Amino acid sequence: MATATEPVTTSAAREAQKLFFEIGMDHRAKVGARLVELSLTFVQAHALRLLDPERPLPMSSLAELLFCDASNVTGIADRLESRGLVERRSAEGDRRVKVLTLTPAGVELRSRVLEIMGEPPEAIASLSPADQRALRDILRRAVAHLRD
Amino acid sequence: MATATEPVTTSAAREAQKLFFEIGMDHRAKVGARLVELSLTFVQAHALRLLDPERPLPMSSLAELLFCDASNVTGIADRLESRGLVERRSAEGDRRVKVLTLTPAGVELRSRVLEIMGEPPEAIASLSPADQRALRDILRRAVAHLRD
DNA sequence: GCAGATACTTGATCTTGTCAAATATGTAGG
DNA sequence: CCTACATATTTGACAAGATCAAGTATCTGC
Repeated sequence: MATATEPVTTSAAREAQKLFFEIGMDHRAKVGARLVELSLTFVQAHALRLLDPERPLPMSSLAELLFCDASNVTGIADRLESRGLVERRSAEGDRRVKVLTLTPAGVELRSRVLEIMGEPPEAIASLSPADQRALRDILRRAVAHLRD
Repeated sequence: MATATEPVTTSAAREAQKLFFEIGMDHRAKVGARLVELSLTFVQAHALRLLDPERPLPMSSLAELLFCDASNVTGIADRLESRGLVERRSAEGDRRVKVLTLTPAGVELRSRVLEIMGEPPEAIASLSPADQRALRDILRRAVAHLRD
């Protein structure tokens, strides 16, 4: 890690983390409730979100993005495929690799998922516009550190 | 909801949400990995966290805090109880109610869970102290709105 | 062409989650 | 007191998500 400043766990960071977690859990529950209407689980919705129609993903890449075992992705893909949302296509050049591609129905449903999951949690939505921008800027910096 | 300003979903809020989600997912995976060392699942750890040794909770209250069905809590409590981390005690005054109480082993393990889950995600930890404080302050306001 | 690596699938097993039905207990009215 | 209804938890059935170990297909390098 080539961070110029050594990360220090301040009490502000710990409190921020606690609040962060609380907002996240609350939001996850609310998102889950709306996803039920699409007959999607949270994981399925997250997978759809990751499957950009422009850039289909090998199953192994999806496993990495989901932080889970490849064998788990088999089941998730099975269920999405059985609903006609994705297709498995053998990658050209390497027939071991199965590339997951959204079907038209998948693209359509994904856009609704993006709508639901992109909606900010109530806690964030109710901040003043200035706070929202400040929050965005801080989080941009936070994520930038992640990708160093 | 007695908010003076009507919540508006600005593009800043949506981008903040996206970053927020990304940090949260990353953190959850990392926390999960550390919890494996304690032989705890994320849900079990979260439940332990909610069980303040000072204020034992009826199972129904825990179900609410976990945003899940009461019957689910039965299983979670079973597994924690079988490891000697919690006890079910009938509430005085209403024998239908079972109050979950941490055992000494539960108290001990809970403190390690608090340590692990209270640790801020790398993304937050690597922010400057000023950003950490600013983030904490904004999130405080966000959560305050939630509880109006 | 063979040995070993890689991508995915399969089968076993566990935890989480939901629902409907059962049990036990509490409360209100008659 | 007894009945009817409400509430807290449990049980059983079942599906999804997760991990692990073993199997199959395909690739790559010697």
